[in-house]
Amino acid sequence: MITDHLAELLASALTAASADGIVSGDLPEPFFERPRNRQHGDWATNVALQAAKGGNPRPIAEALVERLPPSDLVERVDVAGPGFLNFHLAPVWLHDVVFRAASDPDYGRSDRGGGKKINVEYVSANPTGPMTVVLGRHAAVGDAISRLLEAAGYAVTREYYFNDAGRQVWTFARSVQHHYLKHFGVDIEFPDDGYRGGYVAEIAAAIAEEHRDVLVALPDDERLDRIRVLAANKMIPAIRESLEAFGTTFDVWFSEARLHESGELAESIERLRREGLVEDRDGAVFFLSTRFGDDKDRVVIRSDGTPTYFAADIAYVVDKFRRGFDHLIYLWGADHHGTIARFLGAVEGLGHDRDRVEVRLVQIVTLSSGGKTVRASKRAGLLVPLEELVQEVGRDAARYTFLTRSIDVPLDFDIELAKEQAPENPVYYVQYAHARICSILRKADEEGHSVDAHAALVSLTHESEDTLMRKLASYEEIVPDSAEMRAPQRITRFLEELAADFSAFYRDCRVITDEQALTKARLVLCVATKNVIASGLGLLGVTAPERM
RNA sequence: GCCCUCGUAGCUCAGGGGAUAGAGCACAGGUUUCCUAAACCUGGUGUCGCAGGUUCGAAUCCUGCCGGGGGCACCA
Repeated sequence: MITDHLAELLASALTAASADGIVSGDLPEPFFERPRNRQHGDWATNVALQAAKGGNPRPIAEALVERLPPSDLVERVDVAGPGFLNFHLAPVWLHDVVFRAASDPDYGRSDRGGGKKINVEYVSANPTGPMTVVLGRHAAVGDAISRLLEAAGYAVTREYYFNDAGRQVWTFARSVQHHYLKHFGVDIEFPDDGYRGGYVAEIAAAIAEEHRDVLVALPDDERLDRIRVLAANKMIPAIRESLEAFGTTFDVWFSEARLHESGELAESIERLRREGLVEDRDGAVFFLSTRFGDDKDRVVIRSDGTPTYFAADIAYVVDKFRRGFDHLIYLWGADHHGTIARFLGAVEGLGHDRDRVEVRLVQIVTLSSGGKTVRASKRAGLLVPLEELVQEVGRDAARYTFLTRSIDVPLDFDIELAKEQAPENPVYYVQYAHARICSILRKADEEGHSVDAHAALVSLTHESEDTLMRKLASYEEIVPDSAEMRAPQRITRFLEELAADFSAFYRDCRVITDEQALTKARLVLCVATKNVIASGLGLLGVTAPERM
């Protein structure tokens, strides 16, 4: 990558300047950034400012320029402002980027991650209800982050953890049981904290149809357990199908019940006990999370002998580490933030490096309809199924919208507005640019112009062409940066800028003309832009249509 | 009360130490014998919540305060 080359040149100049006594002490890390202002060159560095340490940075900057080794790629280097070094690169550099973007399907991908194994766990909703719009954000974000990490050279495992053993599932089972028994004229009270959505009765009806009344006569415990399993076995495939329809697939579906049945849960608690990190109190077992900065110690085994969700979390992280991951990413709902301290405490207590466990909170999606805010609650039955949203606004628009904002900020999804604004949505703007390029390429093909990726690009001198080429060049930095920051919204931003730059080019520069060399060069630029748009949209899980 | 998070244009937001802080929407007007008008052009607004601090330099990092949201269970 170009910055590596520039960093080498700069490091050489720094060493020489140090030998000449112009800079002293530790040499600053060579670092480049893209200046906002074009007059400030293609790449700029502030090392002179850093090296000055309170002194005057400009003489240092000038000394560094004098000591820079020559390079074919660097046209000139200016000292500007307080002491920036502004690198103006030779056109060859830009032409090489465009050539690669046009011909290399892996343009933008890198090996920054060095093949490190990362586990990304997201959505992980209880199998107690269908996929909702709220979970759609998790799905879109987790999927995009996974794709970004892959593009940045990590080996990613996407994982879905479903709680088929916890208290919520039993509550769900009791809710289903109510409807099931009612079906056969047995009236029992609906649980206070039960699930009220219409799908609960539907599942009960399906069970009633498949199993008739054979469950009615069973002892209460056995019947409820059977219903729990049957209901979960209906919900999980439904969730999986919704996610697949949304374009999200997982490598691993991990059952919480497995952690109980395999003995891993008991084993993990035992491990903490050997370390002296759990204590029996009032008949319950507490993990001493206060030793790791938590507010209070937390129960892992209740006084009735049942393990908490937290206990399963502990066993689960042990299992993940056992599977050899270098790094674990958890995408949790913001409402789980109170559990992070105890969780990371347990990670540390188990002897793992807590820096290898990264919990990211995804802020809530507030739903509104016609300007009126609706709080979605699974148990209250106020659900907006993801499938409904996809039907209304389209999969691409839904995914894209989820990825326009940082995960740290609540997302207000107005369903009415999303429907109305569908044609105005920026996703269409980006897709349209892609479709338009395809149209140009079709036309060029009809008129007998072949695309030659090796075409000389020296004739691309218009300002709009220059701007577009530079935008394409920045993609190589944007992708790994977005991956490191877990920030897919950087990609959506980039795509909108790229589409805008292409539109300006389209306005100013006619592609298909009588001038052979110019036409050939512009066709290469078109192909490069098309590829990068398709690649960027691909990172978001959004399609790049050839016609619109 | 304690913890986390957010506060940037009328609205929704981007901006992870740099030079003159940006986009979309909304609003007003204009552009089509021309490779897709789902497009383009023109018009303009910011005490970057407030106050300190660190730094050559702060919307960005630190501290405090104010305001919105979330969390503080033997729920998840």
